[in-house]
Amino acid sequence: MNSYSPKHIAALIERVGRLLSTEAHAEGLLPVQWETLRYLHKANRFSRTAAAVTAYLGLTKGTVSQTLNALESRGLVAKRIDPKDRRSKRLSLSAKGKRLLRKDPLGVTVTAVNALEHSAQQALDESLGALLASRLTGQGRQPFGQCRDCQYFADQHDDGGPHYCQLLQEKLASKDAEAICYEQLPK
Amino acid sequence: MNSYSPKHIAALIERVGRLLSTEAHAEGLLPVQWETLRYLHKANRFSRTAAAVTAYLGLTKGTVSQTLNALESRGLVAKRIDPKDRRSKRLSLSAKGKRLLRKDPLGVTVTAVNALEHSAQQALDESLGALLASRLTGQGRQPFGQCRDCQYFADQHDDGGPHYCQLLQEKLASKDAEAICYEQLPK
DNA sequence: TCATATGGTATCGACTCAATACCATAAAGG
DNA sequence: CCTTTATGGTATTGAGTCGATACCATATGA
Repeated sequence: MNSYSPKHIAALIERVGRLLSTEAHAEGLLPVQWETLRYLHKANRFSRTAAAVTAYLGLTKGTVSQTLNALESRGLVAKRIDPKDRRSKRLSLSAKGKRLLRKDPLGVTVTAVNALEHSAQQALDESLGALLASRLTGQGRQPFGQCRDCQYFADQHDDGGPHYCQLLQEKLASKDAEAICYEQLPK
Repeated sequence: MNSYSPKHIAALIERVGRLLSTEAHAEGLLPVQWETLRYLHKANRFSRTAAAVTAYLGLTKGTVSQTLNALESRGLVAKRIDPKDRRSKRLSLSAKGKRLLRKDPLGVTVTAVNALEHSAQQALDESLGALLASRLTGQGRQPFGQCRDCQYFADQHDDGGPHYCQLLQEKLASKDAEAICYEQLPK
């Protein structure tokens, strides 16, 4: 059988990706804009900056700056200067932005994935994850893993209370532990 | 564990796709141009037309026409009017185009896929294939399967000789049977 | 023969994206 | 301190994608 080969799989990934991105024109937003909204939704508070979005999407600063301007002028994203580092601007999703995210065109893919067998889902998750990791480390880029899986992540108390980031020296809520982080360094 | 979910998987596919496409700027060609070259390389002779490329990539005619012009002016692709239907132009890869394809930036993905376990490769192939098929049929688009898996595919002789397409009423070489086809209708 | 469908091209506008240059703030070293 | 250097972000420009529309040539069918 010729159809099953690494070459074929690689082409498949690219083709599925392209197909999804053409479907991702919805609600007047473009694919990159949706991805930016999604990122801001699941990133922790330290990671909602233009620089982090840049690293996450693999684009250049200028492009991301434009995208964020577009989202800001639609009232989906708000910028606020970081009081601790006045060069930096903290990004946040507005209520409108969160509401819009419920119409995420990625939803059709989600239902398609749901239709797969459970074992197939797990295999997809692991294989694509490994693929992503190998490409990222091959370029010295951040993995953007979950906060809880980070070297700097620590439980502050033994009683199951809030957590702590040893890098940024800040308290973390339980919710923060689930979020993805720009600074994350896998254990 | 929160990281394993259809939503997460869908986002993963999109992100890997984007990452690959940013890597696909190589040799002065753009991602779409590479995909077009790849398509022309593996499509059978009936399927090397602008219309088929359009359907395969999910773009509009105009965009594909521009892309093909770019490839033609670089001497990578040749056009020839189809004598049987003088509206249509048959496309073919030039020797230069085939040579360039050896530097395909998708190669890095191929090696990454190769590094996965065999069972993971198989799972990827099947899951992504199913995903692609569900998205395509959901939009009434062609599956572009292999010629050999088509309803119109027939063995002309019992002695293992060349094959035959019952739709286009043309002989097929063994090589053709492996190629993907615009008209393919899965059995 | 006339209408309609189909393959392809040309042109325009909105937008992405990389590249470059630039500004403001921060951090490190004398 | 004051300078250098790094970093976060913006602005501008130019190449190119992509969709939309209009258009031309050839086929197909009533």
